[in-house]
Amino acid sequence: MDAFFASVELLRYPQLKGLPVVIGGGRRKVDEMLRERFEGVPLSKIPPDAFPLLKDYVGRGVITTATYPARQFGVGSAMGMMKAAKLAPHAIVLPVDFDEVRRLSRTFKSVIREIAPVVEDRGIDEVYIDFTDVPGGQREGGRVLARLIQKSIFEATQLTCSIGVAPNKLIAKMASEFNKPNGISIVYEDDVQKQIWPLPVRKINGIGPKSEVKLHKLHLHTIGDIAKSDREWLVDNFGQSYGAWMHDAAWGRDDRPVVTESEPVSMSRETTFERDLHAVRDRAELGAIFTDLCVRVAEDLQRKGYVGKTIGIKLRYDDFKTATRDLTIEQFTDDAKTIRRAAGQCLKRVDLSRRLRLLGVRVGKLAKSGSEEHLAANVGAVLRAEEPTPDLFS
DNA sequence: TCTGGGGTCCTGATGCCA
DNA sequence: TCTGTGGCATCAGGACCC
Repeated sequence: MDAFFASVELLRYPQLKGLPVVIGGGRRKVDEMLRERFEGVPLSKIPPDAFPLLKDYVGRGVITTATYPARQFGVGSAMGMMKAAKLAPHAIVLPVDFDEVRRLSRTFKSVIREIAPVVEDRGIDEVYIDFTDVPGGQREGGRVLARLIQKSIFEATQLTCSIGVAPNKLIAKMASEFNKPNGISIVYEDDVQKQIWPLPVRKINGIGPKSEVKLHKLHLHTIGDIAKSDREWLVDNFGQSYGAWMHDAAWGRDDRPVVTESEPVSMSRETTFERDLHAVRDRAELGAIFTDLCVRVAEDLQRKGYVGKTIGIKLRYDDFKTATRDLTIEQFTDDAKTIRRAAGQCLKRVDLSRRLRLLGVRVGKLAKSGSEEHLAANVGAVLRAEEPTPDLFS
C-alpha cells in the first residue's frame, strides 16, 4: 500500500502573519475580552494592535495552537494559559471558532475525497489517504498527486496543507512533519534508517510523554536506539503488545489499512469549572451543571441517531486526580432523564468530600437508534416506572 | 502557575459460569 | 462436594491523540 498523510494548517488571519498569536483559552473569556472593544466586528476586520494580549488573560484554559513566532517564546499546544502569559505576555489571544473550524474541516476532507476516495478521518485537521488505486497516483513517487491535493485545498479553503508520502501510515505521518507548513515529503522504504532513525522517540505516533520518560531512563533517545535494541528486552520492559509494536514502529513496519468507515464507541460531555466546587457547599450549582451535561449528551445522541447502554461519570479533583465510574443499564437509551438517573447512581460510588474542578458524563456501548441490536435489547425488557432516586447533587 | 474537551484503545482486577 | 481452570463481561484507570 502507498499512503498519504495530509494535515491542514488551520486558521490563518492574514493581518496577523508574522505576529505571535495563541488560539485557545476559555472561549467565553476570550470572547469577553474581544467584545469589550469589538462588538460584532468579524475577526478578519480587527487591526492587529487592537487584539487582547495574553498578559491580560485571567482564568483557566489551555492553548489550542500557536503561530510560529509565538512558539519562539516556548509556548505551544496544550500549555496552560497562565503559564503561557508568563512566557509570552505580549502575544495576541484569539478565541477558537469551532463552527468555522468544522466547516473548513468538512471542505478539506470532501476536496480530498473527490480526488482520492479512500480516506481515513483522523480528527479535525488530519486524514490518511490510500492512493494505491488512484490513476496517476504513482507519478514522481506521489508528488504530482500531492501537489494537486494541496492546490485544490487552497482553492477551496485558502488553507495550506502538509503532506507525507510513504509505504504506510506510520511513516507517512512522520514524513508530513518534515516540511511544515505547506510541504510535501516523500519517504521510501529504504530511507527509514537515514531519515527516521535519527529522530527523537517522541516522533512516533503512539509514544507519548510517559513512554518517552521511560525510554530515556533506559538510555533510548532516538528511534534508531529503539530499532537497534533487542525485541524481547523491549517486551520485558513495556509488555508484550506495546514492546513489540514499538520495535516494529522503529523499523518502519506498519500494516494497518486505511479505514474509511467507523462507528463511534462513546459520546461524552465534560466541563471544567471556573473555580473548584464542593459537593455539599456548591450543591445547587453542581446539580445544575450535572443535569445540563446529561441533557447535552442526550441531545448529541439524538442528533446523531445513537442510543447507549453504559452510562458513566468523570470527576477531576482539585489535585488533578481523576475518578470514573460507570453503570451498564438494561436498555439502550438517549433520554436525558434516564442518563441523569444512572449517572446519579454512579455518583454515589465516588468520594465527594473533596473539591472538584471538572465533571463529565459519558454514554458508551452505542448502537444505531432503531437498529436490530437496539430493538432486540429494549423490546420485551420489563418497563418499570422507576422513581428517580435522589443523589447528592439533586 | 498549572494543565480543555472530545475521543480511542489497552490493561489489570474481579466476579460469574461452565 | 470440592477444587481448579479458562473464558467472558464488567469496571476502573491510564496512555495517547487531535
